[in-house]
Amino acid sequence: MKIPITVATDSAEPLYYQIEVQLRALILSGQLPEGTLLPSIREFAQDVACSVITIRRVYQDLENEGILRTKQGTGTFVASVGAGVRESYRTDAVLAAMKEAVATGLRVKCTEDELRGLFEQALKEVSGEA
Amino acid sequence: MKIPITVATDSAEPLYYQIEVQLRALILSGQLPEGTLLPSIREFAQDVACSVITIRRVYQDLENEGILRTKQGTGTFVASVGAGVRESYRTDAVLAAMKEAVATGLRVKCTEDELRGLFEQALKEVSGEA
DNA sequence: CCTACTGTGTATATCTATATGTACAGTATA
DNA sequence: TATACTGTACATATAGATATACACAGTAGG
Repeated sequence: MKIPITVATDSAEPLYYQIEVQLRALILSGQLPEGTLLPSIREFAQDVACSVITIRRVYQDLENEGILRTKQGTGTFVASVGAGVRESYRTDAVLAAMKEAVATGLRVKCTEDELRGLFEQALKEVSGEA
Repeated sequence: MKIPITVATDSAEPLYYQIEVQLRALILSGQLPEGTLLPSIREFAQDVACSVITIRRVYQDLENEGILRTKQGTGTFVASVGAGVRESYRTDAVLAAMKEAVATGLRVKCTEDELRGLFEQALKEVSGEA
């Protein structure tokens, strides 16, 4: 099982964090179905060209979040979470980021309509990149 | 000149960062007009109960951003920037945060309408807090 | 039951961010 | 020009984040 992850070694973002963000997204978007056996930490570490311990940290963090399940000697799997729970996991991060953006706007006295305009602009520009 | 800043010493946010965010917002929203003389670093440090050097860092960071102007022996002032430049300063941070939120959403395969819904929810919840 | 694979725990190196004290230098004005 | 205020430079302490090696422990299958 090869996981499509891309890391930028020159990025300011820490390695473990880049991996977490991408792996989390793969799981929450359903691209890695529940029960999927992930690569062993050693195999994954080979792929990313990093230490085993960095991968271990990723797996452990995501397990603490409840989206992975790990068993010593056997491997690490995508956890089974109810559809409702998964859906809220999926949107929680997005909603939090939205709130942050809105709060930033309110601090500099943006009106609601102004915020809507900025949101639409962001939507257009980010979609365009893809 | 007393600056209305509130810091949470127990917050995970670094002290200098809390001060920067609030001071920047006060300037960009026009609550501190161009030319305003800010408190001396020692006076301000007294207020916040922190080191002079922490305030110095804040002033220096905001000077590098171009919204403060500082002169040794005299003091630190709100810089004069053109209205257009100020307006973009004002919305740049908000737009960047919006893009971040949208990108987070796209990673977990949110549709555009779903993102709009989350934005409106964020707007409602954050406005409600105030 | 042994071998070859899983994950785990401990100890540690390294670097960066945060925050500070103190002595120095420029400026204004009484 | 002396004094009392501005900001500045330098050296440094501390804590936390990031990443690592290596020896240990559980599991499954030939």
